[in-house]
Amino acid sequence: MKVSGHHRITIKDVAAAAGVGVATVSRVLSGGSASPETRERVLAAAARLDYRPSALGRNLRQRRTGGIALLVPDITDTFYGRLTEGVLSCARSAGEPVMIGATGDDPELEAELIGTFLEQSVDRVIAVPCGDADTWTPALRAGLTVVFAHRRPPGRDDVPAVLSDDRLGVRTAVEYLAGLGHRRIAYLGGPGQGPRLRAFRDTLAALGITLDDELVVSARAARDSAYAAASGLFQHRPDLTAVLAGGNVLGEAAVLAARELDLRLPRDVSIVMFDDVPWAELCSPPLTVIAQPAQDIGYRAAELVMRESARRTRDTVLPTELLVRGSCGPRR
Amino acid sequence: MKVSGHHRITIKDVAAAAGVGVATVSRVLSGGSASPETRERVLAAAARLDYRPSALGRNLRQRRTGGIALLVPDITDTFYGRLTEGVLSCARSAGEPVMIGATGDDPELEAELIGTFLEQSVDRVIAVPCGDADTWTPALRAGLTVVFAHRRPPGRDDVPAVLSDDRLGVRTAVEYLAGLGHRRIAYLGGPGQGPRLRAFRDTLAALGITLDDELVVSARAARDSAYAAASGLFQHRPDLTAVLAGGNVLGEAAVLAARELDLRLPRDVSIVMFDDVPWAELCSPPLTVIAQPAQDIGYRAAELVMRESARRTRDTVLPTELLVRGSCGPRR
DNA sequence: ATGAAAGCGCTAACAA
DNA sequence: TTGTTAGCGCTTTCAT
Repeated sequence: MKVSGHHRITIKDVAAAAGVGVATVSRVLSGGSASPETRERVLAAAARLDYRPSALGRNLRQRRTGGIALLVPDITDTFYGRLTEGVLSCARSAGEPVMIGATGDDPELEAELIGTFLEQSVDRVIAVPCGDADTWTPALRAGLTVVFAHRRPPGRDDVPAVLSDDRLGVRTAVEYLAGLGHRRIAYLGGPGQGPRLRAFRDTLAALGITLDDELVVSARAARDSAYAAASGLFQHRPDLTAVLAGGNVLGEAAVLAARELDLRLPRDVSIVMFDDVPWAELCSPPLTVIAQPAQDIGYRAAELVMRESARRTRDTVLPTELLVRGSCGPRR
Repeated sequence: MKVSGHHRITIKDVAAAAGVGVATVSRVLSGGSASPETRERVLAAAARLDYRPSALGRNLRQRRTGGIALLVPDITDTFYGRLTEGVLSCARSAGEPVMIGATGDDPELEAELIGTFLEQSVDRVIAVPCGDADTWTPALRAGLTVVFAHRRPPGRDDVPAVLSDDRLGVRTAVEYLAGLGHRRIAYLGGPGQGPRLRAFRDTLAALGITLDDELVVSARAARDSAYAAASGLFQHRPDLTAVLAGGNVLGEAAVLAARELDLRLPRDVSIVMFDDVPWAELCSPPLTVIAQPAQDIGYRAAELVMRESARRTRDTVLPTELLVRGSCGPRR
């Protein structure tokens, strides 16, 4: 067999080898109509030459890149790692390549990355968004199919989202804590947690507990910011008896800060954390958590974005589950 | 300003608006020579029309996709999460898009993903490889620039790699353990850890400790496989007094298995884990680890793969560090 | 059922 | 310095 130096095999080569026109090769390879005999010849030639159609040519012709783009705040956070795994596994079964970007929960960076995607003519994106509704206008106007995962910018109801049931998750956790006798319950949140916060307030109200604004703090995405917020909370309000952490990074910070201040779990303070992670069981005491189906969120979002129907779909809300382990106890 | 319906602005539009030829626009936008006056006009027109060059056209013309492809075993593992973050941050500063794939440490899947990349005419890939040397032959023959990260397939010395200093890391850990009086030290490894294993054997030999083959076990990538291996090890050889875990998933499994069998740390068994993760401090006792610069590995690999000189470069070996915390004690 | 030919948006020769 | 032109590899009319 003759192997030429560094010449990429194109559809022309296959056409020549099979003694047909390029159009026929294209048709056969994309399942169009052709006589069985011709099809046979083309397939044989393609196989013999080890032909791989160039996505470049196809994409340019069709004015779109296949594949899907994924935007997450922080790939270092295992929650987003699992979400990403879900997207990848769905994309893989469809043979679609995945482009990834980390926004660091910075709207400007997000906008920039969207720009990169536009430049690449990506036409499908899954995003855990951090910018406001307007950030997404250019992408939408350019005709992108977008699906939000995990959260959505307020006011962008024209884009479908795959979410976990934050409302019920928060409510379950707070009711559990209240059932243990806690009244001064803090919420330690991160960026873009409007819905959870609202659920927190609403649940408190429903239970007849007055909201204490000082017990609601919000950190930026980074680990040190989370630690600072948690530590500040404990020091500023030593009277609190329970905290609900809005994510695994925040939960980790809370445990660390509590330990640093010699607060014992669950004697001095009870902690419930959003997101079940492997180390929650290794912690001592093991952490009580609200499990979220991170991987499923990613998988569903990918399914959705690959369907043509994506543009007009209702949100998908996935259930959460309270896993009671050892980090909560009765009010001291 | 007139905004046309859904027509993508092309270089032609800009050329017309500026009253110049398309080549001139191309030159100006890619920093070629042009009279200041012309340049001005072109830039103005481009800005006014909000022109974004299509990567599709450029890529086809240049027969290559910009951007870099990344292959990791498991994006759910925080080690690879951090490595990925390193790659992303370097790529971001160069404005390069990143394509990602998860191999699950399955050589077949790896080969398939390489195929996808080839189809996309990707020309740079960073990989934590799991296949053998031959898996990479097609990619190399196609002219891809590849850089290995974290490990390399035996026999593929023609591809540069960015590694952590496994040899010294293992040695430091084993010597530390031996210094504590341990003699029956187990190694709990994962896929592709040949060099670490060799270092383990060599260090034992240097210390005059006879290697006990039963104390060297190897798990597949998945968490349950790691747990099974760890649990089996403890049950099969209750006489072991220390274990070196070859990664955070394996370490987690070891801690879990030990706890399940009522082995106390560090009284009954000492554990050192490769890879420092946030939860290592939350564990009780806090885990003694060998820290690896995961993010740096990713960043360096990205730098390397973007340089033209990548093809002929020596390996980069980054230092590890033994962080002594509380999971190791004197031999019981 | 098949082939010829026209581009998709861009860059790089080559001319002027 | 600038414009004209020829493709990059593919899909898709439009004839045949």
